[in-house]
Amino acid sequence: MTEKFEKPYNPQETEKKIYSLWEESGFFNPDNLPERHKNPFTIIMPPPNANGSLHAGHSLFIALEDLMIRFKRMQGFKALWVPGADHAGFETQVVYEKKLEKEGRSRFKMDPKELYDEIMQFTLDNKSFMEGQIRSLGASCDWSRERFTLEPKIIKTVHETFRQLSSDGLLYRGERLVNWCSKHQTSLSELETDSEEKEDKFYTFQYGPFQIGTTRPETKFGDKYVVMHPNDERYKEYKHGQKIDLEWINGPITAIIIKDEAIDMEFGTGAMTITPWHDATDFEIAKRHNLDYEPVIDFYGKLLPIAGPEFEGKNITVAREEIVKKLDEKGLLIKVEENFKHNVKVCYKCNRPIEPQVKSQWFINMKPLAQKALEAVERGEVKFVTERHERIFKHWMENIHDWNISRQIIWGIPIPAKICDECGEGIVDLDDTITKCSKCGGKVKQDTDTFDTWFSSGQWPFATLNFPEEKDFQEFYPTDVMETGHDIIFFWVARMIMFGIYRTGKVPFKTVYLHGMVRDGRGKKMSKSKGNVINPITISDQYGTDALRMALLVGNAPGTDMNLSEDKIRAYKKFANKLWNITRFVLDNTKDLEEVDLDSEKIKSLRNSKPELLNLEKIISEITEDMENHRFHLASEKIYHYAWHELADKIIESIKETIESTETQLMIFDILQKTLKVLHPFMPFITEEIWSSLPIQNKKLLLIERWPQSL
RNA sequence: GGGCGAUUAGCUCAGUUGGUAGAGCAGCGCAUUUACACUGCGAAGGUCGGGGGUUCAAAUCCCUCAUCGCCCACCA
Repeated sequence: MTEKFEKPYNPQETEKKIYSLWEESGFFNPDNLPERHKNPFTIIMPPPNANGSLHAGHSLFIALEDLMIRFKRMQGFKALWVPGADHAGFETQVVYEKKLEKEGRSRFKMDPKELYDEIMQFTLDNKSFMEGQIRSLGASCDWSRERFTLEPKIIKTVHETFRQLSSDGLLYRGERLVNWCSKHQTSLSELETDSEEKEDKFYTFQYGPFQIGTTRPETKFGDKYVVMHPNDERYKEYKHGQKIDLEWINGPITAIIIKDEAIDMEFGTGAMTITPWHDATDFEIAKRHNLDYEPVIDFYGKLLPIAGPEFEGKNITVAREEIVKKLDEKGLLIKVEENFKHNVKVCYKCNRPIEPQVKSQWFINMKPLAQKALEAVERGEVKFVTERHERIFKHWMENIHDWNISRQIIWGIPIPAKICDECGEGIVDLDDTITKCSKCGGKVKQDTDTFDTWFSSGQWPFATLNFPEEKDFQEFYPTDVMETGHDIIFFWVARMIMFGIYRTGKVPFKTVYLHGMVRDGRGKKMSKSKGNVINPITISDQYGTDALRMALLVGNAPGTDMNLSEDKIRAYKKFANKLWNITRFVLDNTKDLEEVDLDSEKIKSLRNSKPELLNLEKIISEITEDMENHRFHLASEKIYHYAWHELADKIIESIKETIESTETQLMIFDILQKTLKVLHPFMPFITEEIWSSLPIQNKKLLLIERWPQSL
């Protein structure tokens, strides 16, 4: 027995060495693979946000994608796994702002360029740190093709898509109601807001002859339209457009009656006043009837001059009670209903209420894009694992809204457009040559906004493969599998399908495999404050990467959240050790064999006669089928069960008597080498390490050995 | 208000096309210095949330109820 087969197995010493061995071999790059690897198999890695270190969710996607890539590589595919890093616009800016806050600084007091450069440095530092972590988890991705979302070539692709959307009439700049976060000082897409059930007071005020209900008295200053349903009998004496003089917060005003079917007659009194600038429903009503609208609250959540000298400049949360008090004193407060439950939109990052604001932004008309994507899915060009997610995807796509892609943050890809000072027109300008407004001839200035980061991520598959000009695109697009978390099915997957088809005419990937969230051993969300975070790097140092990967794979059904406990990881560390000891036994007892020729007639005839080998063949073909059908949670369990409870517990025990015979030795050796091959995509380090010690003729790296598929 | 998922051993979860249930951990008895104590052997433990239906046969398909969870939605 060689010296290195001391017990027990020590992953720390092995893993770094093995990874270098792989990297130096060049086989992560499909162009360097041997002749037999002809047909491409491609996965584009979901680029991790370069704003922190890897968490348990990252280790899951690495385990899954590396599993698929290694399996396909062994099967003889020209396997390409493209790594990358995401600048992660808003996400990273939020992380960096927290850092600034801790240091007593603020982004609003910084020169934009200085801020940008600082975040860039922060991102690049995190990026290289993360690359090391991805390596330590054993990812067999092609580092020579690594991409970053802010590199010039990617930006060029993204800009070109923007231009094309514009010339195809799918892009428009419009004054729309946007989701404004007063803390982060940017607009957000629908997906970037959460809905929270809140209990508030519901006020009823006397508004001329009407009683109107509201939860937001602080928005009522500018309200001069009172709306009711056209069929409401209670108000039939009032005509649409009729003017009424009445007493309001700051004195007498003239209100106008509007009849609109959006009003629910059952709710409250069936009459309400509208604040189009700060409410989506109201905005729709105002647009339908061509009504005036003006802002009441500024971008910082403070009341504007329209509120009158008494209230101007006051924070809305403070002003609310004061306004109610004033209305009460004027005898206009009818009643206050406590504990009124309603849903409030909040910023998904800071949970502060979203203040809708009317703002000029770039919007994409999504319906035509969604239509084509739906058709492609309908035709089966993209398949979802699981089917349930396909339904979820379709439902969202069928009800898609226009997408605001403008963000008022510095950290992102600049929007290549000019905005007219005079008329507000937006003009797409990739080459920075436009100086006059094409509509009114007025002066223009550069749009200072950046793209929603998902606008660029949505183009990732074809952008990373250098669409349209280079050979990678020709060879590897459409890619085979997109593996990512089910939580970003709308944010990312849906947009990739739409943009992929839009730009290239082809779907970006054939299969979408969605994994669930990784929770702690008790099913709780991991969070620093709960102290239940499993750091993959610490874990892999402690138990070995192979153990961590197995713990993430076994029994983890696609699309379902999984619980990861240290106990489970520990169990697979034991398994690694078991495998180690199986090898010790086999090598110790097969010294007669010298260099084994795995293609010899002797072995072939054993494979046709020994029940143990026939049985193994059957199990391998089951596992292969599971692998082909994305049932990794079953495949991993089967090979685990085989190695421990069949090979170790039964076969080895039963041959101890006959181990002197060459035939038995050959058989057990063959079982071991096949088991290692099947285990390799799951537990790459230990299997490669053991493989390096096996006496086999014309041995290659296990990384590129043939998958022992029967048939 | 719509849609979806879950409910299986003490705990956390698997169970591919229906053929009378599995893993990890915990726990019980025994064994053993063994390739492996990061061990082996054995036993125990579940009327697969309740009820109804289809079937020769249901954890698996259908209906219904209950509890929990998630997503989507402009009701002031």
